[in-house]
Amino acid sequence: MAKKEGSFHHGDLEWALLEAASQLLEKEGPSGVGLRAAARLAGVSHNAPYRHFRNRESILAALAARGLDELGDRMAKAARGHEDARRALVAIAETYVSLAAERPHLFRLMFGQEVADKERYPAVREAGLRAYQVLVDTILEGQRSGAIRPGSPEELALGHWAIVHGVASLHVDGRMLEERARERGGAPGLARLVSEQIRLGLEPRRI
Amino acid sequence: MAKKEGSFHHGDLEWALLEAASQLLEKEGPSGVGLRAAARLAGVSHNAPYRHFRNRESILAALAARGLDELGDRMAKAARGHEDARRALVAIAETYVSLAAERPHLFRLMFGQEVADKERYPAVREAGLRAYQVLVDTILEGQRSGAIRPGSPEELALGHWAIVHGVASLHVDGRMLEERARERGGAPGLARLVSEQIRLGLEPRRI
DNA sequence: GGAGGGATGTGGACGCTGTCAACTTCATTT
DNA sequence: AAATGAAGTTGACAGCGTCCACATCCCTCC
Repeated sequence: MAKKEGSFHHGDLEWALLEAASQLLEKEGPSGVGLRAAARLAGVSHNAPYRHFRNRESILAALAARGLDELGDRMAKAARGHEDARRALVAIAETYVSLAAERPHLFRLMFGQEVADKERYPAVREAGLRAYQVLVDTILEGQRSGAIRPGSPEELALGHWAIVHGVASLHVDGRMLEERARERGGAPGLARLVSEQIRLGLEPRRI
Repeated sequence: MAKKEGSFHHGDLEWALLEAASQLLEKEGPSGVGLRAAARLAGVSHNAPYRHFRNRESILAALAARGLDELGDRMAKAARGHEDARRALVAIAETYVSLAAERPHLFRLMFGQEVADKERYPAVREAGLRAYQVLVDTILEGQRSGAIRPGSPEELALGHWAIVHGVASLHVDGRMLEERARERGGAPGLARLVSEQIRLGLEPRRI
């Protein structure tokens, strides 16, 4: 009854293709992810992937969904490690930036426009919502315990995500800035600069 | 003596190719920018571009350099419009985010990894430095007039750029967030959320 | 238990792309 | 006026995504 995922001609070729595509993504970036290349890595003919993915964009979308799934998992795990909701939010942020730093290509794929109209891929959409929900839940719990101010949790979550995503993008795009940023401490240094800047910019006594 | 830029077989084909590539970039994204497609648009044979660009990456780099040039120009113009250095910085930030919002593909090209090792393209490097220098100069002037606190202008500029770039990336990547962010006011709404979040996060009286 | 039938994988083809090499055309220099 | 070298053309090759026709294998249903 339940779809037997393994054991056919190849035995879960879809998984093998995704694994191959993932390798390609890490090694050569999004432009290196191709149906033929993935098929070659998986040891099947150049047309086999079409039984599992409608087209090239579709396999990229699957990779993005996978990435968002992992992001959500990591965020949830990070959040569970802390009782204090605000600390949990910080842990979530670290997780987010870490993933972006470790796998910049994947990060770009998840949020970039390599795959246009992601909303049309339910897996991507749902994985994104799931990750987002981790934030909302954490904030809700913080509000319950009084650690986080009242207000629309959705809006608080969006604002929080926005900041975190900004910092993560910053790090991923760092090459252009990094030339100067590197010797100032890399990613943590950048984070320090940003927060410093925010602090200074918001101090009550200006000029 | 001076290189006559126009009038040959075609008359400044390099410019025409860049113009064509620019159109392609806006219309179809980075993956739509091809040497053959650009040649077709410019009305020359498929191999003519190789007299002006070493390879595909090279024309993408030229586009990125062009974009950074325009960014620098716009930033300088925005800065010149304000006497107060801090207002000038705000104007620069608005300019930056505006360009990102108007031409997201170009923005990605400038800072993304579509063209790897941008440092190897002097035009890109120099255009980037020039734009960065606008920031540094504005901050220097602000320090001279006392409007901006003392400290390494380079470091202040980097921190400022970092924040602005984060917000711009956020907007460009908005599709994933926009689903929720759109009805909350789009780009300005996002900016409001971010600044609100920062303000709340930094208020002296927390819990 | 044997015959479909649908899912899965193969092979070939087409037009697109980037890139190389050889050739032609033309402005400038001598 | 001849030579030189840059600018553009033509032809070719491999790789890509995608479509189509065919082969193969497992499951199901009579």
